[in-house]
This record gives sequence, structure tokens and C-alpha cells, in this order.
Amino acid sequence: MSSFTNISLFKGGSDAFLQALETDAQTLRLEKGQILFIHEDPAEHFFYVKNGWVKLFRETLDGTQSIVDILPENHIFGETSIFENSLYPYSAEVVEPGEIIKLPMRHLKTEIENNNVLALNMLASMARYRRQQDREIEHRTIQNAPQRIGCFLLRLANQDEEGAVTIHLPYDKTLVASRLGMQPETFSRALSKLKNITGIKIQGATIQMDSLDQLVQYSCAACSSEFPCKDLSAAE
Amino acid sequence: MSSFTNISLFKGGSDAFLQALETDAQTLRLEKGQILFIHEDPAEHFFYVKNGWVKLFRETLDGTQSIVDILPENHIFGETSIFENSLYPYSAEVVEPGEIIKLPMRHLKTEIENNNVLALNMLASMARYRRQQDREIEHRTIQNAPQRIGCFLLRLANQDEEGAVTIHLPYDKTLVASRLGMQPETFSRALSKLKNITGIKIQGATIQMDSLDQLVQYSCAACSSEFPCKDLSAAE
DNA sequence: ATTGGGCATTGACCAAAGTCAATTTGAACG
DNA sequence: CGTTCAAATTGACTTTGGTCAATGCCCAAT
Repeated sequence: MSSFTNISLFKGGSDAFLQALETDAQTLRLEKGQILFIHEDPAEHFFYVKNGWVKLFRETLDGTQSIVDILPENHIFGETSIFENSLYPYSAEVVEPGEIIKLPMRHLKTEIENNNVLALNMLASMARYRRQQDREIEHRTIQNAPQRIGCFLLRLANQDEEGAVTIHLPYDKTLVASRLGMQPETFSRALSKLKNITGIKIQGATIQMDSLDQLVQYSCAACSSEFPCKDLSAAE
Repeated sequence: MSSFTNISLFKGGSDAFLQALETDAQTLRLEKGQILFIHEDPAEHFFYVKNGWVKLFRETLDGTQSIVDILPENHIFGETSIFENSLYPYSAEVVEPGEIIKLPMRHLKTEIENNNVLALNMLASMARYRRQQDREIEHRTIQNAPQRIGCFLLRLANQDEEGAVTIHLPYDKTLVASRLGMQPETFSRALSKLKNITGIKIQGATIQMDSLDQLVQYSCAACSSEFPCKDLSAAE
């Protein structure tokens, strides 16, 4: 049985709450491509990514997808429908295999309504997410394709790193492309453009560079925030 | 003295809290162009738009702006910095003159920490905003310029309206353009394209149509949500 | 080792939106 | 009632990214 006390959102959760979660937690071992729920399903559970990656997305009738987010381990999702309308606002699909823990929403709801500490934790996490989203929109507006890729790579790297850096793309390039709001072909071309401009070395999904400086200089020029971008990668 | 009891966020606020707000509220009568605060100022106040419009934005070193939001009356802003870092994540400028009420953040902070009802209200409002932002990103990704304008007009209209509709743009076209992430020239051209496609009538800032149907059919085709878009325009 | 299939890349072309410059419009003011 | 100035429009052109089709590559299954 896994313990949830290390999830920052649950810091300060009551024993009864943590106990109830332990009891009712379902650990799902999932393959790439598996769907956890779809847009507008009744939101009776929320989820914790123990490992693997999960894509949150919406799609139009003609099948065009818009990526809401792609979550790494130690993130929670599906919890925002706890108020008012209790339908999921997006669909969720596993994109890199891993373990996902499925938890009843009612436990969280009860706890938030009765334990102010949890409510405040959740508020803090929402505020953080909101800043991220604001920045996301900014990036789509003022950065071009190669700059967006550079910025994405910087977020994957340990931002305090000095000297040589190796980055490994955590999921398919096609998916990175749609995460960044561009076509796979555009991603491919933009990445090699970024290579020419900044001198990074690319081999498949592995990217190397002597230092982050070049990337920072190129990508962060079209951003209102200064590097390093604090608060961008904190877990929920 | 204005009463705050009609602000939905404050429903369930303690008497002491509402009283403290009344006491320390400053009503500002502001002209177009006035700046309320700038990005990364310490966030010691939050604000309530009594009337007029306020633009929230970020900008890069070269002056390029990215619009975070443009708020109508009865909305609150600046309140999200209540946790962790207490710096404003954007700048705020009055774009249509009106009255803005300036309120001390510490009252809100105290109340949220002590009154779970307020914390839950704020969570609900954050969740709503989050859905809006998700949709915003979707629109930028899959709608083209004329579709985004159509969608914007639909949000300005009373969505349950039957029959003929008249819409008045609430602020400059240049600003609408940047709100929608496009250049003024693109906006101008895209609007007349929208006119040709849907048969709307345009006269300056006034737009008329026989019904919303045409607009819905054209714009909502490139969206994952069905018209009418509930929850898009609720006040904070 | 061979083959199949999905992911990735590349080329050729197209469409959408951005840029720059020149007018035009219209509301606000004296 | 005319003047002024910012906002809006229009035209010509460029740039960026999207589209479609062909090909290459890598890895897993046999």
C-alpha cells in the first residue's frame, strides 16, 4: 500500500482522510493509449500519477485535439470538478505506461469542506496552475515554434544546472509537438532550426548542449519572465 | 459606501470581514490608461471592478504585450497572489474609465484562513477560471481568426437570446484584437471575412444580426464545447 | 536476420497571419 | 463648424506554419 503523505496537496490532511484514501485507492497499471475518462463523464474519482505520463485533452467533433496538459509522476488530475458541475472538463489518456492511482472524489470533497488546511493547499495549487496557464498563453502568442521548443527543453532541464546538459524527451515527438501547439512536421523543422541557432546536439530523443545559456538567450528573449522560471514545474 | 455582500466570492463572509473591507475600501475613479499595479509589484491589495474595464497583461523587454484577461464590472483581480510568492503575476491597466475598489489583501487572507466557506468560494472561482483558460488555449490552437472573433461576439451576447441581436464592442478594436491574440490589421480583415461568411452587419463598434445561429454554426465548429457555452462568463 | 508498422523527416506547395506603409474615418475639442 | 489625432482600414508584400505525399528510420515481433 502506498502512502499519500508525501503528496504536497495532502500535507495537513486528517488521519481519517488519509486512511480513507488508503482503503479505497485502486492502483492501475496501464499501457500507452489507455483512456482513464472522457470529457463530460461524471467526475467521481480523481487520479494520482505514481509514474508514467498522462495526457489531458479535449477534442472537436472532427477529431482535432487540443492538449490541456501532459502530466508527469507525482501530479494529480481530475480534481477540479469538485465544485458546481461535476463533469470532467477534459479527457485523460496514458501516453507513457505507468501506475495511476484512482481515488474517490467524495473523500477529497469531504476533507476540503471540513479541513481548511486542505482547502488552502488546493487553493495554492490552483493559483500555481493559473500562473502556468497564463504563461502558456503568453508563449503561444509571442514565441515562435523554435523558441517554444527551446523553452520546453529548458523546463525539462534542471534549471540550476551549470555546464553540459543532457535532456531526454519524455514522450513521442509527435506528442511534444501537439503539447506545444504545432504539427509534427513543424516540430521536426523547428527543432533542427533550433539546433542551427543554438548549437544543441540532437540524437533521436536525446538532446545535449554545453550549457543552457544559448537556449536561454534565444527562447527567453520572447517571454515576460526571466530565466530561471521559478514555479513552473512544482508538483500539484 | 458600497456593500460587498453582492459579490459571489464573499457570500458567507463573516461580518467582521465584510466590515473590515467596508472600512478600508478605497474607491478609485480612474481614466483610460491608468495603471493599477505592475508585474511583480508586492501584492498588498486586490481589486474589485465596480464599473469600467481593466486589462491584465504581461510584457517582454521589447514591449510586446500578452493579454492575460480583460475584466468587466463585478470582477475581482489581483487576489491570486495570496499564497506563496506575494507578487502580482501581471500588470493591470484601466482600459475603459470606471470605478475600481481597492481592498487590502490581508483581510481576505485572514478570512480565507479562518472561514472555510470563503476558501471554498475562492476554490470554485479558481476552478471556473481554469476551465476558461483551458478553453482559451484550445481556441488559440484550433480556431482561426474569424472564428475567434465570432466566438468572442457570442460571449458578449446573451447566449439564450432568440431572434435579432445587437452587440456593442465594449472597448477598442485594437484591444479586442490583442485580447484574441492577433494584430489589429488581422482583426479588421478577419471581421469583414466574418461578415461575408455569416451575414452580420457591422457599423463601427456595433454589430447586428438576425440571429446567433450563423455565428454559432461557423465559430463553434472549431471547438470542443457545444453552444451555449455555460460557465464562460460567470463573475468571480 | 528479416520484416512490418509506427514514428520521424523531408520536399513541394499553400494558406493564414504578420509587417510596413499609406489612407481613411470618426469622435472629441476648441 | 472645422481641426486634430488616434483608431481603423486597406493594399502590397513577407514570413510562418500547415498540408499532403513520399521516404527513411528504428524497434519489436517473428
